[in-house]
Amino acid sequence: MTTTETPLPGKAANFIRNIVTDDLKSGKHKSIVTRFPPEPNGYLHIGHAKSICLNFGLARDFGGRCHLRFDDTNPTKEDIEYEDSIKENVKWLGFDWGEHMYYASSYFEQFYQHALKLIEKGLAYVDSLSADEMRALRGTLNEPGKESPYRSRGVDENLDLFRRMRAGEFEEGSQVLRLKIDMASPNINMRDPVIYRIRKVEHHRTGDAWCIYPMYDYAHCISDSIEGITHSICTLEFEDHRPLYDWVLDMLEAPCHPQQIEFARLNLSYTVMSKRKLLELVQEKLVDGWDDPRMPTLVGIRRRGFTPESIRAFCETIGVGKSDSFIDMSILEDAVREDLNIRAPRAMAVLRPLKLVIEGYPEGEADEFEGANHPNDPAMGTRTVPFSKTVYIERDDFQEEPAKGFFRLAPGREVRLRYAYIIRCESVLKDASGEIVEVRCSYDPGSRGGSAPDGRKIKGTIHWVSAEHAIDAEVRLYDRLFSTPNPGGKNEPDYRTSLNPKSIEVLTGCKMEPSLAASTLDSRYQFERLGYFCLDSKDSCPQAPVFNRTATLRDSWNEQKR
RNA sequence: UGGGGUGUCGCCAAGCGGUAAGGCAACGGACUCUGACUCCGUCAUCCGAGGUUCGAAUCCUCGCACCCCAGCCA
Repeated sequence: MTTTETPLPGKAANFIRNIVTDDLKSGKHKSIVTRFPPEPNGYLHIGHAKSICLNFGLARDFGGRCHLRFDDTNPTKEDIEYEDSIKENVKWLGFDWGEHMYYASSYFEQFYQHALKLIEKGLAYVDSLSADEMRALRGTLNEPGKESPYRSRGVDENLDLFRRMRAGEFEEGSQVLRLKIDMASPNINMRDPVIYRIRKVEHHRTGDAWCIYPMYDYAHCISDSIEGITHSICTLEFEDHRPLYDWVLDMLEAPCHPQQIEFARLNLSYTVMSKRKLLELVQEKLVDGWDDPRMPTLVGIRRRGFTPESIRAFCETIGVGKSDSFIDMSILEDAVREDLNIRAPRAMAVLRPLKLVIEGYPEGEADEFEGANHPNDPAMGTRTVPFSKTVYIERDDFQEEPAKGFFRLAPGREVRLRYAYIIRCESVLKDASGEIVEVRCSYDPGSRGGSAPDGRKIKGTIHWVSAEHAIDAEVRLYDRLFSTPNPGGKNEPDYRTSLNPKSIEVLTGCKMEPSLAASTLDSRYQFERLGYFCLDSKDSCPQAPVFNRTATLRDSWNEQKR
């Protein structure tokens, strides 16, 4: 058929891909260069993953390259601790910046020289107004600003002042370098923006070499230009900054003038994404740290058991656009399920054990069954599952008075123990309080392995674990961190009040089939009929395994009940 | 009331004047030793009102709604 219209079959089209495709086709660029420019002042979250996948994905798909650049222009907020985590996260997601690791702070001298040039051209001046005074003159959204009395300083005076700023002769806040653009501009970013401020603090990379630091608007475009970035992709709130981005590069007559393109940041329901709120959750101990499995941080999601593949798939399916969007958490959850369904071996684990004794089954005798590691993928092999007279089943799989539509175990009813036998409930034992503590069943010896000798249909199949062979484990069930779709949104004065009290449930004394003893930190399992689980990377140890539930299985029975 | 954006199915999202892709969800059905998976099938006339055109989600006009901007943060 045709042709070059869709250069990347299988990849969803989006407006940025279209721009890149056009630029390549028209010859504007012969290859592309993008960049992911985090500020090292916090941990990466799923929203950053969208940007990482976009930038690195573009480079990968179009045969270009993507730089990792730390936007470290504000030493008062940044820390090396974050850099390590960010690098680690990008790698974990499956991307590689190769040799292209950069720091805005490496360009400090160039920024400075460029500033000197702007001053010489009469395009920048040192302002001695205080922050408050400057704000007062900035005007409002509706009224133009007024020019600073220092705006007309001569070039030589500005040069001198700026050099002395660098030399540390002034106090923090006393002087600032501003661009001379237009105090009456309807775009507030163009009302003589500040491009340098004095900060007498150590920078984690440049130490005390500088006491003046460039602002984002000034540093970012020049950094992009220095690195030969072709497409500088950022989020919507920088749209208003684009005229400034272009202004600086135009005035500097930069040989390379990247195109800034803005896209809508990711919003995910039932969680929060702002660095401030995430930080508060950690500091106020509302969660267990940045890597709490309920957090939308990459370290949290990873500990929860999400795979990089699933995150990439998620980012691919949500698409890229310019309209403010709100992605439902279920889309993310669905992405892991889709991935783990294919690769996670199956196993049986009983979370809320109910003792089941098989009457007539020889005491002290053990048997073994073959269980498929994956029902649809024979290549994943089998494992042996030990069986004995007493097993544990899920409490949920037994109802003394079965609800309508319930087709698991109940008095007088037959059910299949997966891979083992068809059993029938004969009686139940209760404790003094009336709680069922044991179920007694008969079994059909002819159904060994699980299939009915007479071909009768057994509607229910339940999972189980042999009591004498079981290993004990702790299991942590996670649910959404917040109970409302948009925590802190309308009618919610504080997002904290929307925290979901049931976002974590810790179960101890869970019973696992013995093969699970071989789990390693990178193992993923589907506990049949329950969901996907993995060992907790922080708290699990061989003597006392701890499993995290990554996601539940879809459960139409549960939905039916609602 | 200034400026910059956005508005296509419940949630995302293609579409770029030629007669509304896809994903998720939902619903119906098949299959099933996981009420899972898989598989079939159903599911929009494009914020509103005018206009241009043989023909408009796509062009024009006028509205409406929502988001962002007044850090010496990014």
